[in-house]
Amino acid sequence: MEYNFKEIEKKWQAWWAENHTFKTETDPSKPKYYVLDMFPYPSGAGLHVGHPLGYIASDIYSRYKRLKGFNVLHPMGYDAFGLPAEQYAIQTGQHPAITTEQNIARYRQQMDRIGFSYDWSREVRTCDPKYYKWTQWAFLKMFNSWYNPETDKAEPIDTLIAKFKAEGRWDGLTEKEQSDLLMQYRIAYQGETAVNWCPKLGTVLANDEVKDGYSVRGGFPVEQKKMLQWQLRVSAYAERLLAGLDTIDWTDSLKEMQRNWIGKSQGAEMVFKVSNGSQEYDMTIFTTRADTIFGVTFMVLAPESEWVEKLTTPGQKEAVDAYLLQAKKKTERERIAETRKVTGVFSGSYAFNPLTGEKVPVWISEYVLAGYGTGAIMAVPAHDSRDYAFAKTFNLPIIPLIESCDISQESFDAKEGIMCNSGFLTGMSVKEAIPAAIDYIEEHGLGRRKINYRLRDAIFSRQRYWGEPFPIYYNNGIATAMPESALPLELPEVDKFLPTESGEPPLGRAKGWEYDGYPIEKSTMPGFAGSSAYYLRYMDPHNDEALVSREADEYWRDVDLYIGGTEHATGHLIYSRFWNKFLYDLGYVCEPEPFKKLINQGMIQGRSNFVYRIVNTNTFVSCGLKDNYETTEIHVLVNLVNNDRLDIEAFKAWMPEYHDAEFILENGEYICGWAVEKMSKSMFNVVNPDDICDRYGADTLRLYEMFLGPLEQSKPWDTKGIDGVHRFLRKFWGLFYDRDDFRVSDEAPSPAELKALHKLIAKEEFDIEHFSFNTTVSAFMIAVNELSDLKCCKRAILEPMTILLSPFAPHIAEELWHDLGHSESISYAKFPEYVAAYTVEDSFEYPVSFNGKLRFKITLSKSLTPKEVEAAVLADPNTAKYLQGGVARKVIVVPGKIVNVVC
RNA sequence: GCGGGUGUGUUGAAACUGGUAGACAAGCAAGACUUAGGAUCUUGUGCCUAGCGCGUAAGGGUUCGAGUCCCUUCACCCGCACCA
Repeated sequence: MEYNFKEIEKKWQAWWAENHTFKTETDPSKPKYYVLDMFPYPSGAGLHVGHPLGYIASDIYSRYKRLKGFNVLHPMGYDAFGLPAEQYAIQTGQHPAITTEQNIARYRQQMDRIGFSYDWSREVRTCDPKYYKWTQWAFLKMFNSWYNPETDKAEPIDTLIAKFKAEGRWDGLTEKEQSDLLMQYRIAYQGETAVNWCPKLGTVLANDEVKDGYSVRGGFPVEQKKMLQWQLRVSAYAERLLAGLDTIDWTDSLKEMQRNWIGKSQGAEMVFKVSNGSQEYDMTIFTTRADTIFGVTFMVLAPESEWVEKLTTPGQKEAVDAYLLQAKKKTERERIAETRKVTGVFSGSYAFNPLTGEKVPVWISEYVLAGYGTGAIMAVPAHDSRDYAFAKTFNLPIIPLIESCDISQESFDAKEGIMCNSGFLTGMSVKEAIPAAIDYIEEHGLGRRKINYRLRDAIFSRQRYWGEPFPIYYNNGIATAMPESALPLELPEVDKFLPTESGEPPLGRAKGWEYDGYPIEKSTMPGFAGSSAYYLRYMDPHNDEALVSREADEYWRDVDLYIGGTEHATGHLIYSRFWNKFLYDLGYVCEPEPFKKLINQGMIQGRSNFVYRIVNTNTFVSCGLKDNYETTEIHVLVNLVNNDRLDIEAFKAWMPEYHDAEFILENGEYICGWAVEKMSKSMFNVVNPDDICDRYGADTLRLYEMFLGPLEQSKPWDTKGIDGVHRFLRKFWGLFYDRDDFRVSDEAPSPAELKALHKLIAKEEFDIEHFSFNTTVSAFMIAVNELSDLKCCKRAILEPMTILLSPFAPHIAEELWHDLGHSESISYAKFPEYVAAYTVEDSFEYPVSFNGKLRFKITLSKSLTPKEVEAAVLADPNTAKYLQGGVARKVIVVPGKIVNVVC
């Protein structure tokens, strides 16, 4: 019987579905293991061969853990709200729900062909009202909570009201005043803020949805605009988000990215007296270099700072206004493009150094950001490169504060050296001077220690249709929460998916978009809303009473292994951690961190192929000869090429214009050129997993994607070598079948056969635990080659081999498993029970070297002490040969490793 | 600029806490069986002046012994970027 993968795969996929093989139940008698993939946004293009890489890895690990006796939760769902479906709806009028439904169906079909072991009964879709009820619920909880700095956690807003009452700050306020007051504390709050506004999309975007001044989705220009927006007080969690990183098993680079994003910096706030000639104020600035206070030669304000108005003198008003206007007109993009250009204007006012009393000018410049610190800085040009550039441009004085530093060409930014020109700090090292300066400032009431974070609150409103509606209505302009009983607040129908004529979001078109006669909020929630807590919903997906029941949460707790792309490092992975910590504070979940271990799978790039047409002809020249002609490089559909050799007939049939093409060959073949590029339709390099399944089968696809290289590395898709993997599966099949005869026998295995099996077991367990799936596949190939040479067809060997292979190639394993006489799925096999009692001999090969040169090996018991090993080596007849009559000066024994004899 | 990472044959890549570098594949070459083969099987395949020689981006160090540890330099990739 031949290995007929098509039939086998179809048969078992249907069987798994029918028997609900992968359905998971909460089962406290077994240890749990939760393996999660980042759920996909179902785009119209379908899956290409790169998407399943992480899914295959997580599936292998899930199946492996199941064989090891764990109760594995391995669910899948769809991040189904999003811009592309809405854009498509605007263009075609087709409701995004329909587009999304179709795309999901296609994704599902493609995933099913690969044979994943998802428990589809737990599927979630973020656009399903039964699901987004809980997104809205969490929002209500955030609206009705505040962050208590004393307990360092979120608490119900009632505790804050009680506090205000006790302090006498509540009674007597109007309803509006009370609302405004609470708004400053709520975790989900409404506030005026500068946002990334994308006019083309008609909506605001989060920072991670903008790249280089263009929207990530669509690539439209983005500008800064001040708007009233819903926001989440993520910044309140900055310290805990930072500290939590030390408790989780993520890669260093990813943790570092999050640390940078949170951007903790320790320094001091300092108060400077400022005067515009007629009035004096106290202005607070933030600095990390309090030690450089004696080198302050000017101050700088952000153009958006509220100080600008107060400190602009009548004489400078015209110049300042002109500068502000010009700064405002610039888009974010232009600001970035002009990063190196120094601009600014003098305000007319002066500040007074709190330590020296010296009078320094106050300037306004774009290089100071309104959103960080206090939006105002003290400038120390000698020791800050930005201040230095500014001082040089506007001819401001530069005072060096560190002995013998050279500041003629550039500033000296390093925090090292001995202070000079610095009053009481002179003579100290910089490291001593920083705390000393802050201590002095605190003692004299000039300022205080302060920690600043770069992390900003998350903007939570989007002016578009295809997202979760806010369960908020406006009672005389006061934002009011709906009761939980009103959830889910379902997305209403609209006639068009565009903003209204008056510039309102699309929900402004919905008829009767009211609650109790009051208008409902018209913006919707952003993409990350639905993806922030989906891992919790999988634990208990059909619960109408709670996001997740206490029982389910206490059993499944957190995600043990999370696999997904690195592109979510500062978006989803921060928001999700924040969301989880918030629910943790209120007691709805029992783990402070949602994702214990995280692996970023690499991207699979496309490998494009080219043909070379000689200009003005229809003749194509093979790659190796192309330099002899003037040619045009043309992308060719990769399916027409095998190992860079063009299938000429298929190429001619591909497009009418190539019908009569002629070819200049080398060695009788047409060799194509190639390049690694992003996988995309326009480059004809998209490889569809369905095609691979047709040609080689899902098991080969799975094995090959793993064999391609380390999981975390990006690599181009290249079908070179897929035959080798396919051959391996056929060889494995051949151990069971000789032509049509199933030849597996119950004969006792030989030591050589057992050794081959157990070598594989040892390697496999170690490698899978380290996610080194490429070497695991290699180990399999070695074992099968060895058993093939031994002509082994014994049950005691092949049965455990089949179980071991099942995570990687589940279809063929299932088929052979049933051929071996089992009626249950191989997924229910308990691997340890099938491992024969075979212990690797308790001996070890010690390599023996002389003066570091390896000479021979000696086999000794592992349990010997170093002294005994030494004696055995010296007594060995080989030793005499290398000592050449001399004496060993020293014998170094590294237990379990090597013996080195120094002569 | 700052932070993280990588550098090994013709190619994808192995090498667990330092211990015979290049496993396993791909490619290439030769051979076998074949009417034929992009099928199957066998063998060979780091480099050269062929020594028991040289080789893991380059140079230096620690060690009996370094792809692995330390320092310097170079190249590439990723992330952040006027964050005071």
